[in-house]
Amino acid sequence: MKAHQLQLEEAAKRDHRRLGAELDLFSFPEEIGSGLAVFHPRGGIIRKVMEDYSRKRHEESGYEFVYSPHVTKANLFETSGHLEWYAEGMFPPLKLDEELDDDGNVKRQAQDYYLKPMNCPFHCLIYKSQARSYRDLPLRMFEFGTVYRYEKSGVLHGITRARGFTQDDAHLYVARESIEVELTNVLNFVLELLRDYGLTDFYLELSTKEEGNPKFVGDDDIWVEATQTLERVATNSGLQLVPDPGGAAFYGPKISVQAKDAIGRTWQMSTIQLDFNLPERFDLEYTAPDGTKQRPVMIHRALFGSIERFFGVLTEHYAGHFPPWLAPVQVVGVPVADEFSSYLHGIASELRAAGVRIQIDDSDERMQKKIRNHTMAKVPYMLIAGAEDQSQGAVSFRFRDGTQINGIPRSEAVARILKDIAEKVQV
RNA sequence: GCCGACCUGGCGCAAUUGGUAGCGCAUCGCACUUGUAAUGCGAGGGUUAGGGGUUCGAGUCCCCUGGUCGGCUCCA
Repeated sequence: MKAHQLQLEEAAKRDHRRLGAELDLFSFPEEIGSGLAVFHPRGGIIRKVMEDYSRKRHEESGYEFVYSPHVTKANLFETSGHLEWYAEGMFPPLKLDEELDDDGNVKRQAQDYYLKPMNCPFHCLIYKSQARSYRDLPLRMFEFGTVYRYEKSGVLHGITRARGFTQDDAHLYVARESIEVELTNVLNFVLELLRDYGLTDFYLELSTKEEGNPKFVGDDDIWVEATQTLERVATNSGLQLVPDPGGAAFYGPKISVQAKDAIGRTWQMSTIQLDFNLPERFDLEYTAPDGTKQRPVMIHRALFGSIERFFGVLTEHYAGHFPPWLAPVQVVGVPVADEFSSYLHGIASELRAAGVRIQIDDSDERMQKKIRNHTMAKVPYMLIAGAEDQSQGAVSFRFRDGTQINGIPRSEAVARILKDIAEKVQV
């Protein structure tokens, strides 16, 4: 009971909505609309670093980058089936190019355009843009795709549940026989990347078909095969596997990665979803070695889910104390008095040249006040310099928890900071 | 979306039974030039989410719209 109370208090302190305002990361201006966020410079830099690193890793892992528009004619979502089973989750259509005659009757029917709630149909069109060979597979398309979903007002929750958000979305088109290899790679990739962002405690959930329910598409044999494959891959990962019978989408089974945060809460992070439906609907095929036309299987996967949501989860996981590589301002230099400012600026330019986000607090506040301000801003390192440090060519560290190390030689200080950032460690 | 609560300067809060908005932080200016969580003084900034109504008079009462929060349901 008391523990529960403490847990709630801790959660409230970490609430990303609160920290988002306190740390000036993002906001939801009423003028824009419910569930639609803007990222401020400090949140923007964190997001950029997150995205940059993700892009780099995707590039290294054989993904190709694609881009698709935010709006499309209804036709595309009719083909994909989204308008049939997902329409209430979509923003209502924009009616374009309607023409009326003099009597006000419709002369030319309006064309409906929708904001996209998903990226997959676009990627399928890219797949279809040319004849595909088995040699093209697996084809891995990645996009930071911004989508819009008309979430019910009561479910909106800061940046973790919004109406506009950006998925780190990838679709892999694979031959049926290479599903296992590809899934293994994807799962490893996902886990590795999540660990880089600081989440380390995972378990997996396997969502499977509900027996006897006719809504599921695809032959039984491919379901059985795919489900067994997913299970094998999941088991081989060595992580705990929790069954979720009946939890599969109608178009395929999935594995989801559940991560525990710093205070033990579980968040569903990445999903790896097999899809037998869209390849069918878009009539996707490739030419096999024997010359026959074959249908690829699609793997949907997002490892952040959405960047915004992941951002929110990390904010709460770290309680706003982002590790140096993600922190908006990584280092603040605080001179004991004005005369030591230029000395710190010298160190700053050295760090800045190495890509470090450092500021020198030259304001005329008192030193204690500066320390207070930057502590509350959760800056990972404060470098303080006064007469003693300057005369020794050194600098003093102050960390977020209040601990300090004085008289660190300048070169050592620089090296330490660069190393921490490069290794993505928390301090 | 449903049920309930709430919405006062950038942020956090005050305003007796309805009587014409205050404080702290932040901001700006001046002075202070300081060894590890808040230097002092001064100034500017709100007509109380938006609209309508009741009233001699509304931040305080009623209605509508928007937004927020909690719960339900759902989800990335």
